[in-house]
Amino acid sequence: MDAALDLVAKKAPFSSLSLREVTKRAGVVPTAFYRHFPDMSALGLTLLDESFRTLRQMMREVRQQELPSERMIRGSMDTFFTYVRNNRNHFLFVSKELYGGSATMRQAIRREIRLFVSELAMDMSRFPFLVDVSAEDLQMMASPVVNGVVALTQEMLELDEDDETGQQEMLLIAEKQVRLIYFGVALWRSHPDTNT
Amino acid sequence: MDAALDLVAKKAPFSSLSLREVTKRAGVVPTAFYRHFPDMSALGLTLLDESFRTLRQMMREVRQQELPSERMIRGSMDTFFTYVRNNRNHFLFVSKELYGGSATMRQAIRREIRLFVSELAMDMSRFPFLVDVSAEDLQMMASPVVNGVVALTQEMLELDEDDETGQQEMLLIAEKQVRLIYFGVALWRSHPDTNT
DNA sequence: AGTATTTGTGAACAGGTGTTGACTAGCGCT
DNA sequence: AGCGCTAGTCAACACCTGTTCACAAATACT
Repeated sequence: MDAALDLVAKKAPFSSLSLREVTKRAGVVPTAFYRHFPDMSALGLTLLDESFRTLRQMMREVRQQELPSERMIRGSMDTFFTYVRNNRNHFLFVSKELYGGSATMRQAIRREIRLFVSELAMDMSRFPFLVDVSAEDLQMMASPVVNGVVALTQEMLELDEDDETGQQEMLLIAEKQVRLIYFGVALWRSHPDTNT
Repeated sequence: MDAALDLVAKKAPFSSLSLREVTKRAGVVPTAFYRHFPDMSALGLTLLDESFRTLRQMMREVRQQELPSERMIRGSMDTFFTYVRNNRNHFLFVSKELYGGSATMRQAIRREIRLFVSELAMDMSRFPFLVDVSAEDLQMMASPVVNGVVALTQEMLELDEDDETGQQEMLLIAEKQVRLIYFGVALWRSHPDTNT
């Protein structure tokens, strides 16, 4: 699995990765592959699972701290991005598979993203000034935030691994953009007549 | 080129496409490929150029109509998405290459996207209530809008080609999200002290 | 210590891959 | 009508691909 991630990180997307390449990188004969996975696509799905499982848990823990509204958003974003940095190769893999992978792979990733949107919407529903917004509208407000995070993640992965200043800049921009959306939400609330 | 687009649309990403596959699909012997392109990556770049060239021109024409502010945004989005629908295969290709392609390919696409952001920012600078916002801040306001459009494009491509209602729904949601951001911009303007 | 299960090895297969070189049909152009 | 160029063909090459099977080492378990 590490061999596959390495190859994806510094070469081609997973789909154009051969079984033999992976086994060679792992220092093992090709046939040994079948002792672990029946298929390359099985390897892919396992890699995907590994990428998200611990992340989901971390995000849940952050959320359970029940911080005041704005701090929570900030905290979630921070833990998310440090997680991405610590698991760079996993997310390089995920990023390339989001649109370039097999159908089942793409579905799986998009399900994961939709999950984030839902959970963010739930968090937002506890904000004092959003208590009586419909679930549908909350979902619609949460998704651009998550969109932004996804886009930012992919742009950060495009950066060099140790370009600290570049990454910091990006985080600042991201924060501003999120705040922009929250401003929009606030105004949306105060002028509900224009939202038809 | 049509053969390559076909294969990308209904099968694997471009990177995992073989020269022989493409020529077979084109009804031609493998060696004939070299009469047109020196390389598979050359094919890719040509495909990319073809995807964006006419689009750029169309967008420029829409913009030159000099419509009142909000109408222009709406008009741009409409022409963009109908263009995407009419060139579905091209954008399936672009979508998969954005993160899954070669380094040069990715750079090229991201340059194209940044161009859209800049032009949108320029348009926004003519809005009456945004005349004295810094160019930097305009850029920062335009990018989430473009982000949203890119994300929406990719989600629409995930839909079935003839799922009219689904696509209409998505456009409605997109419009709401864009309006949300514009609300945010307005409020941003009225509370400049919190934007440090 | 001895068995059973897991993990890795080696050789071999049929088929797909990019690229070469010399050769030919089709076309535009004068 | 005939020259010249473009686009296509054919055969061949060395190599990489996924997958099979029977066999050996290593590890876990009692």
